[in-house]
Amino acid sequence: MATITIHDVAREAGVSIATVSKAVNGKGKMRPATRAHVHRVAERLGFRPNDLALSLHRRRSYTVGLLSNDIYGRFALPILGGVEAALAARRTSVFLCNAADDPETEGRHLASLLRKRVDGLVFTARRTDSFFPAERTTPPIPVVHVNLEPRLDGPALLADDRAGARLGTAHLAALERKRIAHVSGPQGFAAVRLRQAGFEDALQEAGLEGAGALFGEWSEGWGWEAVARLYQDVPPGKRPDAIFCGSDQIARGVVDALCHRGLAVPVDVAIVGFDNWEVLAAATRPPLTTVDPCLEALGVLAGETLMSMIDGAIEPSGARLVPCQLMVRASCGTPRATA
Amino acid sequence: MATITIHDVAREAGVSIATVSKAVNGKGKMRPATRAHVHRVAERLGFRPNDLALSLHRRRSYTVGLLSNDIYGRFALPILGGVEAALAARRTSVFLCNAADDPETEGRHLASLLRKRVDGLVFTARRTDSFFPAERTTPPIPVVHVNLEPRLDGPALLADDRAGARLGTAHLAALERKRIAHVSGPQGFAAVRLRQAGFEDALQEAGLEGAGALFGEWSEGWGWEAVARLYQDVPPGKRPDAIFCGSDQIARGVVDALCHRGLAVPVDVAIVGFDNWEVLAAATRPPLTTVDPCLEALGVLAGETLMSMIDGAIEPSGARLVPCQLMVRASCGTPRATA
DNA sequence: CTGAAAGCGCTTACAG
DNA sequence: CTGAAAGCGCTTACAG
Repeated sequence: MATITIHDVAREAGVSIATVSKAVNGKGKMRPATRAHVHRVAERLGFRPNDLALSLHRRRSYTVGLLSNDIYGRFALPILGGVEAALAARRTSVFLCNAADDPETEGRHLASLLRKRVDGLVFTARRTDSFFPAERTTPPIPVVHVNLEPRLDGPALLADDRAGARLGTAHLAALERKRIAHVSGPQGFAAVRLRQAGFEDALQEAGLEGAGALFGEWSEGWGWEAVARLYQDVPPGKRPDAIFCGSDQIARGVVDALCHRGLAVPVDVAIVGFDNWEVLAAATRPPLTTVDPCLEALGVLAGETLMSMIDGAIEPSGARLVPCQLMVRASCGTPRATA
Repeated sequence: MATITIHDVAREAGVSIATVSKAVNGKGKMRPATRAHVHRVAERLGFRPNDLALSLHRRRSYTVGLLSNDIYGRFALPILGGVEAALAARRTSVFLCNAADDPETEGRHLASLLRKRVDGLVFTARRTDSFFPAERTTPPIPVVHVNLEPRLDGPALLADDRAGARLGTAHLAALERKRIAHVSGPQGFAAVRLRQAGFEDALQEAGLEGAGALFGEWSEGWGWEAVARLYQDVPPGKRPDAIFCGSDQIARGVVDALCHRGLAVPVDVAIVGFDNWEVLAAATRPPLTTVDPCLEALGVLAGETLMSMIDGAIEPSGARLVPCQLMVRASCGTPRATA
């Protein structure tokens, strides 16, 4: 049962392959009867045009490559979903490649994508400051980075961590919290440093002092531990009345620890997280108010940008920051006093 | 800057395209000097063979399609990762398609994959009992289902929910727990019914009665609520001393609620979850002992099975159950008495 | 209105 | 040892 080709249809319909091609694609002019007849035969035979041949001819594959060092990670995922949605809407398929932080795998994937003649490339990563060794030489096709600092020509869409952190912290200040602390992940991460900067921006704008900043891990355990450090041996008057957390995981650990110490959220301490990771944020007691980096929207934007570049548009290279949004739930309460 | 082809290399090297082809692919016999020379020219020109042409010739694309109604969901993901790993190891790329529960999108994707001449297909879904309308007609290429009941010819690899639940419940019985309850998700899910059956299998084998089974949602909130129902107005002697949960989310809600009521885990009540969803299970206090469906391994197995079918092996159609494993952490403690 | 021919970029017997 | 030719499955001017 060899797969059937345009020649089979032509023979069966008693016409030339050129006619079949035009009929099937609804192109050119021809007698309606001929067109209908060819259609019928093609249908009966189950003719399915070979896109490989088409692409070879067109020099365009309607396919793009997606390379990540952490495709299956929970943060790369919403991005990936957004990118895919944008591409699917433009009828183009995506080749998934997981580099897994191995330079050799990465190089192989990139070479393979280029040989498959993808129309464009998108790079994503677990961290914005990830490094892709394969990105030494600019590929001959459009490239866009998503939540990854660009090392190649082409635009890079990034969540605005700094502005997001400022937004979250300002929310706390607006609610009349006076002693706001910051608990975040490892300072080796660019995201941690940017969020810290945003935290300080907001403090300064509100004319507040800040009740300390602690850096540890991206985990609930660290949030729990940080609370101990923040409250142990600290006289009640000097304790934070709000904590801006660098991630929802940390925030959840913080909330649980606070509750464990008999402190009430948000009455005694207001909490803001970061990520809007639904499954954690919504399940926390009380549900977490948190900064949403809008990863999926970021992915959509990136996909659309890539498509327009493929269509010939010329997009400026370099980072492009996309705003975060504040997702308000219940961990901050309402203002203690109205100004 | 047109992309350079085999003809460019041939002209530049002063040989025929046939020679370039053989040289570049290390095939046939030829003077080492010629081969080296061609290699050098190809390298200098940055020649990158066009896989589209190659595939057209070979009638094999070294590409497979992956269709899911929930690619970016947290359960489809480990599976996807496993499949991709197995395929990458065989040098084949994967086309990602997200059907998003929309029959039309799904049909479009399937048609597109077939036209792209993928060598095989894998179907995955959010639920094992999902239905893909597009699966009415068997495609002319190998297909495998992963964690999805098969409606097409071809093997289906499924986590053995029933045996897994039995394993988890038996663990509780072996630890001398006598009044084991079950709290799970919506009974509309095949997985819920299978896990319930496994729960009962184990009870029967241990000669135990069972302390009730409650079905609700897949959420922490439901776990919390279920505890209220299980303990409210129930005389201490009739309360469960162990709970087998249908998911880690539920288990976490259960643990938190128990703690909130002043009950200690595992001393007063032992808990077993299902999923081994690391981020939840490890962060629970105490960390959750849970049934691991080994999704990634399932994906790997599926990928390998598909590849071997593509290579001509003939695999029996129908469901194939893959065992779950018990991940022991701290929520069950040690035996109260040694037999 | 329809078809013959050239071409997309490669590989593979088959000659020489 | 090397090259000319046919073929993979399609499309698109160009004739007729």
